Amino acid sequence: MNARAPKGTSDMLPDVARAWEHLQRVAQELFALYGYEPVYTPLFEHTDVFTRGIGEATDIVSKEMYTFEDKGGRSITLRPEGTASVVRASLEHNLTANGAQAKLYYAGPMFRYERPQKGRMRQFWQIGIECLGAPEPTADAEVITVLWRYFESLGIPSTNMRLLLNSMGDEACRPAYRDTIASFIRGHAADLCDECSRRADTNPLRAFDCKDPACREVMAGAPLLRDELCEECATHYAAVKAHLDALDIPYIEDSTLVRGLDYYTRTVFEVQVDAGLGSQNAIGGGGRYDRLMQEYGGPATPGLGFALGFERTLLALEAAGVQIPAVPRAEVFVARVDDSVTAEVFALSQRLRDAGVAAELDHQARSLKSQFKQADRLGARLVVIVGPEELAAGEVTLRDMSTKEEKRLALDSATADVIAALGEEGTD
RNA sequence: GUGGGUGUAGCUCAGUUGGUUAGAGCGCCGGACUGUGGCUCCGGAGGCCGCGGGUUCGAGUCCCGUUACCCACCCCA
Repeated sequence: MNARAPKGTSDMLPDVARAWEHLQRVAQELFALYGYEPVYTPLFEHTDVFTRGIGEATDIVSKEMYTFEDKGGRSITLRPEGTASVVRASLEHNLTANGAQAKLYYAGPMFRYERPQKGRMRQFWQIGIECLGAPEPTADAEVITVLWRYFESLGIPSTNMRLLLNSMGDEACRPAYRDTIASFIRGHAADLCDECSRRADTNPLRAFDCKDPACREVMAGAPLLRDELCEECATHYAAVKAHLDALDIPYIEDSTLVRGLDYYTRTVFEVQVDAGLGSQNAIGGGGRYDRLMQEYGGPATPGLGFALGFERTLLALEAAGVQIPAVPRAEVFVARVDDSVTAEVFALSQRLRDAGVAAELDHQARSLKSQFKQADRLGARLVVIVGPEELAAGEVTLRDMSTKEEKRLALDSATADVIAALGEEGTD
Protein backbone atom coordinates (compact mmCIF):
# COMPACT_ATOMS: atom_id res chain seq x y z
CA MET A 1 0.00 0.00 0.00
CA ASN A 2 0.94 3.61 -0.29
CA ALA A 3 1.85 4.75 3.22
CA ARG A 4 1.65 8.38 2.35
CA ALA A 5 -0.81 11.10 3.19
CA PRO A 6 -2.85 12.19 0.13
CA LYS A 7 -1.62 15.13 -1.91
CA GLY A 8 -2.27 18.41 -0.23
CA THR A 9 -2.69 16.92 3.23
CA SER A 10 -0.16 16.51 5.97
CA ASP A 11 0.18 14.74 9.26
CA MET A 12 0.44 17.13 12.13
CA LEU A 13 3.09 15.57 14.33
CA PRO A 14 3.43 16.67 17.96
CA ASP A 15 5.43 19.83 17.29
CA VAL A 16 2.87 21.11 14.82
CA ALA A 17 -0.09 19.74 16.74
CA ARG A 18 1.04 21.64 19.82
CA ALA A 19 1.18 24.83 17.80
CA TRP A 20 -2.32 24.06 16.52
CA GLU A 21 -3.64 23.74 20.03
CA HIS A 22 -1.96 26.97 20.99
CA LEU A 23 -3.66 28.79 18.12
CA GLN A 24 -6.98 27.38 19.22
CA ARG A 25 -6.45 28.16 22.87
CA VAL A 26 -5.57 31.79 22.15
CA ALA A 27 -8.61 32.06 19.92
CA GLN A 28 -10.98 30.61 22.47
CA GLU A 29 -9.78 32.97 25.17
CA LEU A 30 -9.98 36.02 22.94
CA PHE A 31 -13.31 35.20 21.34
CA ALA A 32 -14.85 34.62 24.74
CA LEU A 33 -14.07 38.22 25.66
CA TYR A 34 -16.36 39.29 22.84
CA GLY A 35 -19.13 36.85 23.65
CA TYR A 36 -18.59 34.35 20.87
CA GLU A 37 -19.64 30.77 21.52
CA PRO A 38 -18.37 27.59 19.89
CA VAL A 39 -20.28 25.76 17.20
CA TYR A 40 -19.46 22.59 15.33
CA THR A 41 -21.12 21.94 12.01
CA PRO A 42 -20.63 18.88 9.77
CA LEU A 43 -17.49 18.64 7.67
CA PHE A 44 -19.72 17.95 4.70
CA GLU A 45 -22.99 19.48 3.55
CA HIS A 46 -25.50 19.11 0.77
CA THR A 47 -23.72 20.55 -2.22
CA ASP A 48 -26.21 23.34 -2.80
CA VAL A 49 -25.34 24.90 0.57
CA PHE A 50 -22.13 25.97 -1.11
CA THR A 51 -23.22 26.45 -4.69
CA ARG A 52 -26.04 28.78 -3.66
CA GLY A 53 -24.17 30.50 -0.87
CA ILE A 54 -20.73 30.97 -2.32
CA GLY A 55 -21.84 31.37 -5.90
CA GLU A 56 -21.65 29.23 -9.03
CA ALA A 57 -19.20 31.50 -10.79
CA THR A 58 -16.62 31.54 -8.02
CA ASP A 59 -13.39 29.56 -8.27
CA ILE A 60 -14.28 27.63 -5.17
CA VAL A 61 -17.52 26.29 -6.58
CA SER A 62 -16.53 26.00 -10.21
CA LYS A 63 -13.34 24.02 -9.75
CA GLU A 64 -12.24 23.46 -6.17
CA MET A 65 -14.94 21.47 -4.42
CA TYR A 66 -14.69 17.89 -3.23
CA THR A 67 -18.10 16.74 -4.37
CA PHE A 68 -19.39 13.18 -4.47
CA GLU A 69 -22.61 11.27 -4.44
CA ASP A 70 -23.31 9.27 -1.32
CA LYS A 71 -24.98 5.86 -1.29
CA GLY A 72 -28.36 7.49 -0.97
CA GLY A 73 -27.85 9.39 -4.21
CA ARG A 74 -27.37 12.77 -2.50
CA SER A 75 -24.79 15.21 -3.77
CA ILE A 76 -22.43 15.85 -0.89
CA THR A 77 -19.53 18.31 -0.67
CA LEU A 78 -16.69 18.57 1.80
CA ARG A 79 -16.89 22.09 3.18
CA PRO A 80 -14.54 24.51 1.39
CA GLU A 81 -15.14 27.24 3.99
CA GLY A 82 -17.07 27.74 7.20
CA THR A 83 -19.53 30.57 6.81
CA ALA A 84 -22.07 28.80 4.62
CA SER A 85 -22.43 25.94 7.08
CA VAL A 86 -22.79 28.20 10.11
CA VAL A 87 -25.44 30.30 8.42
CA ARG A 88 -27.27 27.19 7.27
CA ALA A 89 -27.19 25.80 10.82
CA SER A 90 -28.38 29.10 12.26
CA LEU A 91 -31.33 29.06 9.90
CA GLU A 92 -32.11 25.41 10.57
CA HIS A 93 -32.18 25.96 14.32
CA ASN A 94 -33.69 29.42 14.26
CA LEU A 95 -30.82 30.96 16.19
CA THR A 96 -31.67 34.41 14.94
CA ALA A 97 -35.45 34.15 15.14
CA ASN A 98 -37.34 37.26 16.21
CA GLY A 99 -34.38 39.55 15.92
CA ALA A 100 -32.08 37.52 18.16
CA GLN A 101 -28.38 37.92 17.69
CA ALA A 102 -26.01 34.95 17.46
CA LYS A 103 -22.27 35.18 17.94
CA LEU A 104 -20.54 31.96 17.01
CA TYR A 105 -17.04 30.69 16.30
CA TYR A 106 -15.79 27.51 14.70
CA ALA A 107 -12.47 25.84 14.01
CA GLY A 108 -11.58 22.89 11.88
CA PRO A 109 -10.45 21.60 8.52
CA MET A 110 -11.71 22.89 5.18
CA PHE A 111 -11.22 21.21 1.82
CA ARG A 112 -10.43 22.62 -1.59
CA TYR A 113 -9.10 20.73 -4.57
CA GLU A 114 -6.18 22.88 -5.67
CA ARG A 115 -2.53 22.44 -6.50
CA PRO A 116 -0.72 22.64 -3.20
CA GLN A 117 1.96 25.23 -2.63
CA LYS A 118 3.37 27.26 0.18
CA GLY A 119 0.55 28.20 2.54
CA ARG A 120 -2.02 26.28 0.51
CA MET A 121 -3.20 22.79 1.22
CA ARG A 122 -6.15 20.72 0.05
CA GLN A 123 -7.09 20.14 3.64
CA PHE A 124 -6.38 23.27 5.61
CA TRP A 125 -7.53 24.62 8.93
CA GLN A 126 -9.54 27.71 9.54
CA ILE A 127 -10.91 29.34 12.62
CA GLY A 128 -13.60 31.94 12.22
CA ILE A 129 -16.35 33.89 13.88
CA GLU A 130 -19.79 34.81 12.64
CA CYS A 131 -21.92 37.59 14.05
CA LEU A 132 -25.51 37.12 12.92
CA GLY A 133 -28.43 39.48 13.27
CA ALA A 134 -26.38 42.64 13.64
CA PRO A 135 -26.64 45.21 10.85
CA GLU A 136 -24.90 47.97 12.79
CA PRO A 137 -21.48 49.28 11.80
CA THR A 138 -20.18 48.63 15.32
CA ALA A 139 -20.58 44.94 14.54
CA ASP A 140 -18.31 45.35 11.51
CA ALA A 141 -15.74 47.19 13.57
CA GLU A 142 -15.95 44.59 16.32
CA VAL A 143 -15.39 41.64 14.02
CA ILE A 144 -12.46 43.35 12.33
CA THR A 145 -11.01 44.23 15.72
CA VAL A 146 -11.23 40.65 16.94
CA LEU A 147 -9.29 39.48 13.88
CA TRP A 148 -6.63 42.12 14.34
CA ARG A 149 -6.31 41.51 18.07
CA TYR A 150 -6.02 37.79 17.49
CA PHE A 151 -2.92 38.16 15.38
CA GLU A 152 -1.54 40.72 17.79
CA SER A 153 -2.09 38.51 20.81
CA LEU A 154 -0.30 35.66 19.08
CA GLY A 155 2.70 37.92 18.82
CA ILE A 156 2.76 38.99 15.20
CA PRO A 157 4.04 42.59 15.28
CA SER A 158 1.42 44.91 13.89
CA THR A 159 4.12 46.42 11.70
CA ASN A 160 4.34 43.07 9.88
CA MET A 161 0.66 43.13 9.04
CA ARG A 162 -1.68 45.29 7.07
CA LEU A 163 -5.44 45.38 7.22
CA LEU A 164 -7.14 46.10 3.93
CA LEU A 165 -10.68 47.45 3.95
CA ASN A 166 -13.28 48.06 1.30
CA SER A 167 -17.02 48.25 0.75
CA MET A 168 -18.67 46.21 -1.96
CA GLY A 169 -22.03 47.95 -1.76
CA ASP A 170 -25.35 46.18 -1.58
CA GLU A 171 -28.27 45.26 -3.82
CA ALA A 172 -29.10 48.93 -4.21
CA CYS A 173 -25.81 50.04 -5.69
CA ARG A 174 -23.72 47.03 -6.63
CA PRO A 175 -25.75 45.83 -9.65
CA ALA A 176 -25.47 49.22 -11.29
CA TYR A 177 -21.77 49.38 -10.55
CA ARG A 178 -21.36 45.86 -11.82
CA ASP A 179 -22.86 46.89 -15.12
CA THR A 180 -20.61 49.92 -15.20
CA ILE A 181 -17.52 47.76 -14.77
CA ALA A 182 -18.77 45.16 -17.21
CA SER A 183 -19.13 47.74 -19.92
CA PHE A 184 -15.82 49.28 -18.95
CA ILE A 185 -14.20 45.88 -19.44
CA ARG A 186 -15.90 45.36 -22.79
CA GLY A 187 -14.66 48.75 -23.83
CA HIS A 188 -11.08 47.81 -22.97
CA ALA A 189 -11.24 44.14 -23.91
CA ALA A 190 -8.39 44.54 -26.35
CA ASP A 191 -6.02 45.60 -23.59
CA LEU A 192 -7.06 42.97 -21.04
CA CYS A 193 -6.08 39.34 -20.65
CA ASP A 194 -8.51 36.68 -21.89
CA GLU A 195 -9.57 35.80 -18.39
CA CYS A 196 -10.49 39.38 -17.57
CA SER A 197 -12.35 39.89 -20.81
CA ARG A 198 -14.42 36.87 -19.98
CA ARG A 199 -15.10 38.26 -16.52
CA ALA A 200 -17.32 40.95 -17.98
CA ASP A 201 -20.13 38.42 -18.08
CA THR A 202 -19.38 36.35 -15.01
CA ASN A 203 -17.68 38.30 -12.26
CA PRO A 204 -16.52 41.70 -13.52
CA LEU A 205 -15.35 42.96 -10.13
CA ARG A 206 -12.72 40.28 -9.99
CA ALA A 207 -10.84 41.97 -12.81
CA PHE A 208 -9.47 44.25 -10.09
CA ASP A 209 -7.69 41.23 -8.64
CA CYS A 210 -5.80 40.33 -11.81
CA LYS A 211 -2.04 40.45 -11.46
CA ASP A 212 -1.36 40.94 -15.15
CA PRO A 213 0.44 44.31 -15.42
CA ALA A 214 -1.58 45.33 -18.47
CA CYS A 215 -4.84 44.53 -16.71
CA ARG A 216 -3.77 46.39 -13.62
CA GLU A 217 -2.98 49.42 -15.67
CA VAL A 218 -6.33 49.37 -17.39
CA MET A 219 -8.24 48.67 -14.19
CA ALA A 220 -6.44 51.50 -12.43
CA GLY A 221 -8.48 53.76 -14.64
CA ALA A 222 -11.77 52.03 -13.95
CA PRO A 223 -14.51 53.74 -11.98
CA LEU A 224 -14.45 52.80 -8.30
CA LEU A 225 -17.38 51.47 -6.36
CA ARG A 226 -16.28 53.68 -3.50
CA ASP A 227 -17.48 56.63 -5.55
CA GLU A 228 -20.77 55.03 -6.49
CA LEU A 229 -22.02 53.57 -3.23
CA CYS A 230 -25.63 54.30 -2.43
CA GLU A 231 -26.22 56.61 0.46
CA GLU A 232 -26.92 53.84 2.98
CA CYS A 233 -23.76 51.96 2.06
CA ALA A 234 -21.66 55.10 2.10
CA THR A 235 -22.97 56.01 5.52
CA HIS A 236 -22.39 52.52 6.85
CA TYR A 237 -18.86 52.39 5.46
CA ALA A 238 -18.02 55.77 6.94
CA ALA A 239 -19.30 54.65 10.33
CA VAL A 240 -17.25 51.45 10.24
CA LYS A 241 -14.14 53.48 9.51
CA ALA A 242 -14.95 55.93 12.28
CA HIS A 243 -15.31 53.12 14.81
CA LEU A 244 -12.03 51.58 13.72
CA ASP A 245 -10.36 54.97 13.97
CA ALA A 246 -11.66 55.33 17.49
CA LEU A 247 -10.02 52.02 18.44
CA ASP A 248 -6.79 52.86 16.58
CA ILE A 249 -7.12 49.84 14.34
CA PRO A 250 -4.83 50.75 11.42
CA TYR A 251 -6.70 49.84 8.24
CA ILE A 252 -5.78 50.69 4.69
CA GLU A 253 -8.57 51.40 2.27
CA ASP A 254 -8.19 49.33 -0.88
CA SER A 255 -10.88 49.84 -3.44
CA THR A 256 -9.56 46.90 -5.46
CA LEU A 257 -10.12 44.46 -2.63
CA VAL A 258 -12.75 42.15 -4.03
CA ARG A 259 -13.06 38.87 -2.25
CA GLY A 260 -13.80 35.72 -4.13
CA LEU A 261 -17.14 34.78 -2.67
CA ASP A 262 -20.42 36.06 -4.03
CA TYR A 263 -22.17 36.45 -0.71
CA TYR A 264 -20.30 39.51 0.45
CA THR A 265 -22.09 42.84 0.75
CA ARG A 266 -20.78 46.13 2.06
CA THR A 267 -17.75 45.66 4.29
CA VAL A 268 -14.95 43.35 3.22
CA PHE A 269 -11.48 43.11 4.76
CA GLU A 270 -8.32 41.09 4.65
CA VAL A 271 -5.17 40.87 6.76
CA GLN A 272 -1.95 40.35 4.85
CA VAL A 273 1.64 39.77 5.87
CA ASP A 274 4.70 39.91 3.66
CA ALA A 275 7.27 37.67 5.28
CA GLY A 276 7.24 33.91 5.19
CA LEU A 277 4.18 33.23 3.13
CA GLY A 278 5.35 32.94 -0.44
CA SER A 279 2.74 34.32 -2.74
CA GLN A 280 -0.19 33.54 -0.46
CA ASN A 281 -0.02 36.60 1.72
CA ALA A 282 -3.53 36.70 3.17
CA ILE A 283 -3.71 35.16 6.64
CA GLY A 284 -7.28 36.12 7.37
CA GLY A 285 -10.23 37.87 5.86
CA GLY A 286 -13.95 38.24 5.86
CA GLY A 287 -16.84 40.54 5.37
CA ARG A 288 -20.52 41.22 5.65
CA TYR A 289 -23.11 38.97 4.01
CA ASP A 290 -26.51 40.52 4.62
CA ARG A 291 -28.30 38.47 1.98
CA LEU A 292 -26.89 35.02 2.62
CA MET A 293 -29.62 33.70 4.88
CA GLN A 294 -32.29 34.83 2.43
CA GLU A 295 -30.40 32.93 -0.23
CA TYR A 296 -31.14 29.82 1.82
CA GLY A 297 -34.81 30.69 2.02
CA GLY A 298 -34.67 32.23 5.46
CA PRO A 299 -35.72 35.65 6.69
CA ALA A 300 -33.60 38.68 5.88
CA THR A 301 -30.86 38.43 8.47
CA PRO A 302 -27.71 40.49 8.35
CA GLY A 303 -24.43 38.95 9.34
CA LEU A 304 -20.70 39.11 9.00
CA GLY A 305 -17.60 37.25 10.03
CA PHE A 306 -14.03 36.37 9.29
CA ALA A 307 -11.94 33.27 8.75
CA LEU A 308 -8.23 32.88 9.26
CA GLY A 309 -5.93 30.11 8.14
CA PHE A 310 -3.86 28.13 10.62
CA GLU A 311 -1.14 27.08 8.19
CA ARG A 312 -0.53 30.62 7.07
CA THR A 313 -0.76 32.06 10.55
CA LEU A 314 1.89 29.61 11.64
CA LEU A 315 4.13 30.66 8.74
CA ALA A 316 3.66 34.28 9.75
CA LEU A 317 4.55 33.42 13.34
CA GLU A 318 7.70 31.64 12.25
CA ALA A 319 8.70 34.56 10.07
CA ALA A 320 8.20 36.89 13.01
CA GLY A 321 10.35 34.65 15.19
CA VAL A 322 7.53 33.90 17.60
CA GLN A 323 8.09 30.80 19.71
CA ILE A 324 5.12 28.64 20.55
CA PRO A 325 5.14 28.14 24.34
CA ALA A 326 6.55 24.72 25.11
CA VAL A 327 4.79 22.50 27.60
CA PRO A 328 7.07 20.20 29.64
CA ARG A 329 6.12 16.61 28.98
CA ALA A 330 6.82 15.59 32.55
CA GLU A 331 7.17 17.45 35.81
CA VAL A 332 8.53 14.42 37.64
CA PHE A 333 10.40 11.40 36.37
CA VAL A 334 10.29 8.26 38.43
CA ALA A 335 13.49 6.31 37.89
CA ARG A 336 14.20 2.80 38.97
CA VAL A 337 17.58 1.39 39.85
CA ASP A 338 16.75 -2.16 38.87
CA ASP A 339 13.90 -4.51 38.09
CA SER A 340 13.28 -5.42 41.68
CA VAL A 341 11.49 -2.11 42.28
CA THR A 342 9.37 -2.01 39.14
CA ALA A 343 6.11 -2.45 41.00
CA GLU A 344 6.85 0.45 43.38
CA VAL A 345 7.91 2.70 40.51
CA PHE A 346 4.78 1.99 38.59
CA ALA A 347 2.54 2.47 41.64
CA LEU A 348 4.23 5.71 42.67
CA SER A 349 3.96 7.12 39.14
CA GLN A 350 0.26 6.44 39.18
CA ARG A 351 -0.21 8.04 42.59
CA LEU A 352 1.50 11.17 41.30
CA ARG A 353 -0.65 11.21 38.21
CA ASP A 354 -3.79 10.70 40.25
CA ALA A 355 -2.70 13.73 42.26
CA GLY A 356 -2.45 15.80 39.10
CA VAL A 357 1.30 15.68 38.61
CA ALA A 358 2.66 14.92 35.14
CA ALA A 359 4.85 11.93 35.93
CA GLU A 360 6.80 9.75 33.54
CA LEU A 361 8.72 6.52 33.85
CA ASP A 362 10.75 4.35 31.53
CA HIS A 363 8.82 1.26 30.55
CA GLN A 364 11.92 -0.20 28.97
CA ALA A 365 13.80 -0.19 32.28
CA ARG A 366 17.04 1.03 30.80
CA SER A 367 20.06 2.09 32.78
CA LEU A 368 19.69 4.74 35.41
CA LYS A 369 21.92 6.96 33.31
CA SER A 370 19.63 6.76 30.33
CA GLN A 371 16.65 7.37 32.55
CA PHE A 372 18.23 10.60 33.66
CA LYS A 373 18.87 11.60 30.08
CA GLN A 374 15.26 10.91 29.36
CA ALA A 375 14.13 12.93 32.38
CA ASP A 376 16.26 15.79 31.16
CA ARG A 377 14.83 15.69 27.67
CA LEU A 378 11.30 15.58 28.95
CA GLY A 379 11.92 18.71 30.99
CA ALA A 380 11.28 17.05 34.35
CA ARG A 381 12.16 19.30 37.27
CA LEU A 382 12.37 16.45 39.74
CA VAL A 383 13.48 12.85 39.59
CA VAL A 384 12.35 10.34 42.14
CA ILE A 385 14.88 7.53 42.37
CA VAL A 386 13.55 4.22 43.59
CA GLY A 387 16.17 1.64 44.48
CA PRO A 388 16.45 -1.45 46.68
CA GLU A 389 18.68 0.43 49.10
CA GLU A 390 16.28 3.20 50.04
CA LEU A 391 13.25 1.01 49.61
CA ALA A 392 14.54 -1.23 52.37
CA ALA A 393 14.20 1.80 54.64
CA GLY A 394 10.76 2.62 53.26
CA GLU A 395 12.16 5.64 51.43
CA VAL A 396 12.93 7.02 47.98
CA THR A 397 15.42 9.66 46.83
CA LEU A 398 14.24 12.97 45.41
CA ARG A 399 16.63 14.82 43.12
CA ASP A 400 16.14 18.40 42.02
CA MET A 401 17.38 18.51 38.44
CA SER A 402 18.43 22.12 38.44
CA THR A 403 20.15 22.34 41.85
CA LYS A 404 21.26 18.69 41.90
CA GLU A 405 20.22 18.51 45.53
CA GLU A 406 19.02 15.15 46.74
CA LYS A 407 17.09 14.18 49.80
CA ARG A 408 15.34 11.14 51.16
CA LEU A 409 11.56 11.00 51.34
CA ALA A 410 9.37 8.48 53.10
CA LEU A 411 7.68 6.38 50.43
CA ASP A 412 4.34 6.80 52.19
CA SER A 413 4.38 10.58 51.95
CA ALA A 414 6.32 10.81 48.69
CA THR A 415 3.40 12.11 46.64
CA ALA A 416 2.67 14.98 49.00
CA ASP A 417 6.37 15.78 49.36
CA VAL A 418 6.85 15.86 45.59
CA ILE A 419 3.89 18.19 45.18
CA ALA A 420 5.31 20.43 47.90
CA ALA A 421 8.71 20.43 46.17
CA LEU A 422 7.12 21.35 42.85
CA GLY A 423 5.30 24.16 44.57
CA GLU A 424 8.51 25.59 46.02
CA GLU A 425 10.18 25.44 42.65
CA GLY A 426 7.34 27.19 40.95
CA THR A 427 7.61 30.21 43.19
CA ASP A 428 11.11 31.27 42.25
C1' G B 1 -4.95 22.39 -15.79
C1' U B 2 0.28 24.85 -17.18
C1' G B 3 5.57 25.78 -15.98
C1' G B 4 10.17 25.18 -13.08
C1' G B 5 13.00 22.57 -9.17
C1' U B 6 14.08 18.34 -6.19
C1' G B 7 13.95 13.05 -4.76
C1' U B 8 20.74 9.39 -1.01
C1' A B 9 20.22 6.92 6.76
C1' G B 10 14.58 9.23 11.56
C1' C B 11 16.03 14.82 10.15
C1' U B 12 19.31 18.41 7.16
C1' C B 13 22.46 17.30 3.36
C1' A B 14 27.77 15.70 0.85
C1' G B 15 28.77 12.28 -2.84
C1' U B 16 34.33 14.66 -7.34
C1' U B 17 35.28 13.57 -15.17
C1' G B 18 30.30 6.69 -13.99
C1' G B 19 34.86 2.46 -10.94
C1' U B 20 36.01 -1.61 -5.52
C1' U B 21 32.61 -2.64 1.51
C1' A B 22 27.67 4.84 -0.12
C1' G B 23 29.55 9.43 3.77
C1' A B 24 28.96 13.82 7.41
C1' G B 25 26.26 16.64 11.07
C1' C B 26 22.05 16.26 14.21
C1' G B 27 18.96 12.61 16.47
C1' C B 28 18.71 7.56 18.52
C1' C B 29 21.07 3.30 21.47
C1' G B 30 25.32 1.85 24.54
C1' G B 31 29.92 2.96 27.15
C1' A B 32 33.94 6.27 29.68
C1' C B 33 36.44 1.91 37.05
C1' U B 34 29.87 -0.37 36.71
C1' G B 35 22.84 3.60 41.49
C1' U B 36 22.57 9.63 38.43
C1' G B 37 21.23 14.07 33.39
C1' G B 38 22.49 18.62 30.51
C1' C B 39 29.35 19.43 28.31
C1' U B 40 33.27 16.26 26.23
C1' C B 41 35.23 11.64 24.35
C1' C B 42 34.55 6.51 22.41
C1' G B 43 31.56 2.81 20.14
C1' G B 44 26.98 1.02 17.73
C1' A B 45 22.43 0.42 15.12
C1' G B 46 20.13 2.44 10.85
C1' G B 47 20.27 3.25 3.65
C1' C B 48 15.04 -1.43 -2.42
C1' C B 49 20.64 6.01 -3.28
C1' G B 50 11.73 7.37 -5.19
C1' C B 51 10.20 3.47 -8.91
C1' G B 52 10.79 1.08 -13.93
C1' G B 53 13.53 0.59 -18.24
C1' G B 54 18.08 1.70 -21.18
C1' U B 55 23.50 2.72 -22.26
C1' U B 56 28.03 0.42 -20.16
C1' C B 57 32.74 -4.53 -18.33
C1' G B 58 30.64 -1.44 -14.35
C1' A B 59 25.45 3.76 -12.59
C1' G B 60 23.68 7.14 -6.55
C1' U B 61 26.49 9.37 -10.68
C1' C B 62 24.57 9.35 -18.00
C1' C B 63 19.64 8.74 -21.15
C1' C B 64 14.19 7.79 -21.35
C1' G B 65 9.76 7.06 -18.78
C1' U B 66 7.00 7.25 -14.35
C1' U B 67 5.71 8.80 -9.54
C1' A B 68 6.01 11.84 -5.14
C1' C B 69 7.15 16.31 -2.92
C1' C B 70 8.34 21.56 -3.31
C1' C B 71 7.72 26.36 -5.67
C1' A B 72 5.15 29.48 -9.18
C1' C B 73 0.71 30.77 -12.46
C1' C B 74 -4.89 30.80 -11.62
C1' C B 75 -7.31 31.87 -7.04
C1' C B 76 -7.66 32.01 -2.04
C1' A B 77 -7.01 30.91 4.27
